[in-house]
Amino acid sequence: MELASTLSLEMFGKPFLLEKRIRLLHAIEVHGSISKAAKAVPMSYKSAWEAVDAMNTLSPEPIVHRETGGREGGGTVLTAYGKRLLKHYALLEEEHSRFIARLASLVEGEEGTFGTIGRLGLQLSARNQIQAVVTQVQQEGINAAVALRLKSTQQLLSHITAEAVEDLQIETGSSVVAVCKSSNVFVIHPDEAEPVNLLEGVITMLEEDTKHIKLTVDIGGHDTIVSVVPLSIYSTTLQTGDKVRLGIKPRDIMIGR
Amino acid sequence: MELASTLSLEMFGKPFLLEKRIRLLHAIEVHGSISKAAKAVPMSYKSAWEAVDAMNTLSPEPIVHRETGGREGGGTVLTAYGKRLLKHYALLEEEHSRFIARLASLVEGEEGTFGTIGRLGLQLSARNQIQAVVTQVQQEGINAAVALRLKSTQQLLSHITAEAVEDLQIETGSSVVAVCKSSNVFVIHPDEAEPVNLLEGVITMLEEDTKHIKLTVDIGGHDTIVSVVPLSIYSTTLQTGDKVRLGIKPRDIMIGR
DNA sequence: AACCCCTGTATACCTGATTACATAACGCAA
DNA sequence: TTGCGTTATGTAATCAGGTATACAGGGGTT
Repeated sequence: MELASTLSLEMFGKPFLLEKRIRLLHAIEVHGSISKAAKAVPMSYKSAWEAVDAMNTLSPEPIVHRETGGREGGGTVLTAYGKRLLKHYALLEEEHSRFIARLASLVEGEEGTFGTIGRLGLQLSARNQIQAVVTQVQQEGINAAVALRLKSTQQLLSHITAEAVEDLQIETGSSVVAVCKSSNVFVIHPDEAEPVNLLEGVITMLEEDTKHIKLTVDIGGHDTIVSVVPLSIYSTTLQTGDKVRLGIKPRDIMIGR
Repeated sequence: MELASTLSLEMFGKPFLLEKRIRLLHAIEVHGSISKAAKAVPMSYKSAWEAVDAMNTLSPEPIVHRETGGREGGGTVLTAYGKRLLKHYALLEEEHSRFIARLASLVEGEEGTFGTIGRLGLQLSARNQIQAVVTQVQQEGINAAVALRLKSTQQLLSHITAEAVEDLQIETGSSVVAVCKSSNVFVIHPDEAEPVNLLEGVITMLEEDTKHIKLTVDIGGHDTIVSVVPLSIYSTTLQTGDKVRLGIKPRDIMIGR
């Protein structure tokens, strides 16, 4: 039993971006004309032209620029807006297919009676969700230690249950997301000894209320970490642009994928 | 710009459960005959019959039981298997539409250029994901305190950033999911004073390795919590069936929806 | 001016899906 | 035996989308 799903955008109740139209736009980008693109998809020129026209008129801004006549008889090219639209659709599509794959894993196997659905696909309050690659997995009875490498090449260690490692099929090389609450990220005083998970970065934003201070830290690789720490003698001296060292306990880092 | 998506199950490459067929099955459950159900959907009797027949033969076990002749001319009723199938489909559908709604919130507003997609829809390593209702939200500068009521009517307090409250649109009455790592759930000694978040329950499973002990605790309302604690004088005396008190620090509870 | 290759339209056709309609077969009740 | 309302089945009509085809228009190039 497989699972199928389609994703499409509509504009005013009318279909706007279907999977086939996306293929057509990509073909236009490559071939530079509607007629060649139509052959490549494949579909008839008429329906291709109608699809392009419909998209262009529905869109607030033209998606393609069309020209008639000339040496080559004219042609059709994507506008910058059109290219951007394609890129964004690809992102949506990727998220969607990831979700469908996840959902499908629930129905496979079981005949008619799907395994219990465990609230998959949560949107989390956690501020820190960082892409990482698993470099090592070490099972230690009930728990497991998972070593992660961030885009900035910095290392992180996460302790989760062995059960979770199995559930998420975490293996060396897996692309995962390290998740942790900002209140579990603490600032390490320069004199202090280094704990297990040490991340170095530069403060890009600083917010303060009567009890806490919120740091936004750029740790390289286009990743930022948010840390909320209680006011202290040290933390109040921090300023935007300062270099800081952040610590996170391995048991406070959970893993998502 | 709206977002549309369909969800369908296929059996051997052939469509098996489409949205329309689900509606048909529901109508059959209500009316007790294909012909009446077809009128209710609405669709022609022939296509309804063919759909039912296709589903029945594709399925490993009949979905409906059909009878011809008799006082009332016969009729069609769902089998227990069929009813189960409907229920499971509803679950899948619910997850799917939740996801689509979330995805849609990203494209709305922005014309063509969707906001950055922040890895929505994570599957988490956290063992504890419990349905809850928000009873109170209290903003305190950078942080916010969110009070939750579980299905078992027990209370939980969560501290997250005010930013997260806004992002997830958490308000009194919101249905959310409390998420926490099992290593952040600790067992409270009977003599100890009660901390903020206290949950009472009964141990249903117990697993032990050389360093840790994993408790699965039924806290009522069909919810279970998993706790992994270091071996200690107290924890080693615990047995399946024992009543225990569990504690979770508010800062260790994150919220998802 | 002739040529080329595309865009822009119109029209007829094909095909698959759905519906409408017609007709058995069925089996219990009156 | 007849009547009833349903399942079961076939056939023709209709509809929607896409395809095939044809052709006018455009504007640099030669």
